[in-house]
Amino acid sequence: MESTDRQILALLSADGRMSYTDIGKATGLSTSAAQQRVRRLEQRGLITGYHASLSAEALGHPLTAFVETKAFDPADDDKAARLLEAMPEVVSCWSVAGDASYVVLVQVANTAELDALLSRIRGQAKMDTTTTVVLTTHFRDRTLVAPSDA
Amino acid sequence: MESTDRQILALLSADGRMSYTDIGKATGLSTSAAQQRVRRLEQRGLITGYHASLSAEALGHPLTAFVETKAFDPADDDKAARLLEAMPEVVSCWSVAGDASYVVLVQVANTAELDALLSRIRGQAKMDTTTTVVLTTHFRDRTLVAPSDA
DNA sequence: CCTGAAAACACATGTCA
DNA sequence: TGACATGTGTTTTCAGG
Repeated sequence: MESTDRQILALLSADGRMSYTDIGKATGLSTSAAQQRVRRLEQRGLITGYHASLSAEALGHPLTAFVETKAFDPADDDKAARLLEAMPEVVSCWSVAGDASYVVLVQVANTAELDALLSRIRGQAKMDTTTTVVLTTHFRDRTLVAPSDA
Repeated sequence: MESTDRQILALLSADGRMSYTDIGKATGLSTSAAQQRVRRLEQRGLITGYHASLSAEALGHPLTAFVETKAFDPADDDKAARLLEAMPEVVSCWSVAGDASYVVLVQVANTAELDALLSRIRGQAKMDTTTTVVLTTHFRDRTLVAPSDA
C-alpha cells in the first residue's frame, strides 16, 4: 500500500462522507481515480464500512462502563456471546485471555439501569460480573493510518 | 425525538454514506425533508460525525489488547492522557473509577510490539500496566437506537 | 490514471399546511 | 415547525482512451 492510499484512509476516517471529488483534490487525483482507489480499498477489506457516530449522551445514555464477565459454568461460555449481544445496552463485546471470559462495554442511562443490566447478565447469562465505571472517554476508535503496508 | 428520526439514525449508523434520496425512500420522506432531518440531528449533536471503519488486521495490526494503567505517582496522572494519546498504537482511552487510572485499547502487529509498547508506557508515562489480550472481537460500537427520547 | 458526458444527487429557496 | 416542489450546481458513474 502506498502513500496515496494511506492518505485516502486518513481522509475517510476523519470524514466518512467526503466526496470523491474532494478526495481527488486532496490527493492530487481525478475524481474517478479517487473513486477507483476507494473501491479497491473497500474490496481489499481495508475499509470495512462507513458509519455515523452517535452521541450516547445525547441519546440518553451518559453512563459508560466496562463489565468483565465469566460464566459460572464454563460449558455455558459459548452461549454467552449471543446472550450479551441480545442486550441493547452492550455496545461492544470482546473475548479475552486471562481471568474473565468476556469484556463488554455498556452504555446506560444511570446507575439504576446499570444495576438492572448486571442483574440480567448474572441471571440470564449466568455469569459473574466485575464492573468498572468510565469517568471520561478521552478518545475512541482513533484511527491508526501511519503503519505498515498491505 | 420521534420514530422517523430514530430510523434515520439507525440507517446512517449502518451506512454512513447513504444518500438523502435513499434515506427518504426508506422513511417515506422526500429527499429534502430527509436532508433537513439529518441536518437537525447533526446540529442537535445526536450525530457527531461520519467515519470510515478500517480493518486493523488488514492494516497489519491483528493483535488487540486492553491495558489498564496507573501512574506510579498520582501527581503524574493528568499528563498521562496526553502521553498515551501520543502513542499511535493506542486507539481508545478511558479514565475509569476503581483501581486503574486509565484503560486503553491498543492495536499492534504482534507480541513483540506489544512488549515494546508496554515498556514505553512504563518508561515514558511512568505507569504500571496490567494487560489483557483480546482473543475475539465479537462486535464493536454497535449502535443503540432503540432507547429514550431527546 | 485521465477525459467527458449522462444520470443521479445535493442543497438552497419558496410554498403550503 | 415540518414537509414538499422546483431549480441550479455538484457529484457520481460509466463509457472510452
